[in-house]
Amino acid sequence: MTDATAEADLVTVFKALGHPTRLAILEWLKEPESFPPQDRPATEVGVCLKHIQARAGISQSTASQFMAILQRAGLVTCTRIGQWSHYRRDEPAIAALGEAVARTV
Amino acid sequence: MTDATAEADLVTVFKALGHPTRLAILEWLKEPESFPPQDRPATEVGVCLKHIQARAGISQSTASQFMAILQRAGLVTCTRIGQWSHYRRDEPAIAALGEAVARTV
DNA sequence: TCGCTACATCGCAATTCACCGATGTACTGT
DNA sequence: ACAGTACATCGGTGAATTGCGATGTAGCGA
Repeated sequence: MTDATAEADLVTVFKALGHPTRLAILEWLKEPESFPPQDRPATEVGVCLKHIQARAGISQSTASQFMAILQRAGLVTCTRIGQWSHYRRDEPAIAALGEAVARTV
Repeated sequence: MTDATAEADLVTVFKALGHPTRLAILEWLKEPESFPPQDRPATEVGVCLKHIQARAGISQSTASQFMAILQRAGLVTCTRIGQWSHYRRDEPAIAALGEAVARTV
């Protein structure tokens, strides 16, 4: 079955979304401009980790691994510029996921 | 916000699907006729728990609580007839979920 | 009534997850 | 070179999940 890997990926995605804070972060990233200003505009490069951490009210280490989980699930991408890691939604991947959900689930 | 409950529900759904066996079960239930025959046809009343348990290769207690989790997430319904509990997909709820996923995620 | 089957629930060990502080790495301004 | 910031990763602790056998409940047939 070539679906075996696809199914495992789906499980990874569902696990990533099965946490209230991570789900909220993914929705927040729909409006990058709602975050505090940064040197590089969030609408272009993504939102700085510090801002996500601040809004979620979690520690820096937790924020970092939350974003790593979302990234491994293919829901966000990370753009490192200087000392900042910027995160934004991977819209093509999310759309593909929506298709996969509609197809298999 | 009325979204608060909706979001919590979404998390519950994602948690339920964030397990390979439970996700597989939900897909198996798309073809009830692929299960062994029962006194009442599976296409009408749903699939008997024993058949799900057998295909998944898990214990009876695990099968029972897996289905309870899927049921609490609103993904399946249970129809008890005599001594058998029949499970089938709650298609309207799943379709609504698909909408919610497309909207929020 | 008695024994059997199907199922739910309980109680428990093992594994995984959540979350944090501490530490390590890399970049920035002085 | 040095201090400070941003971030990733490590190590540990407590909470939740997994999965099972054992027990409880209800329907069914003899």
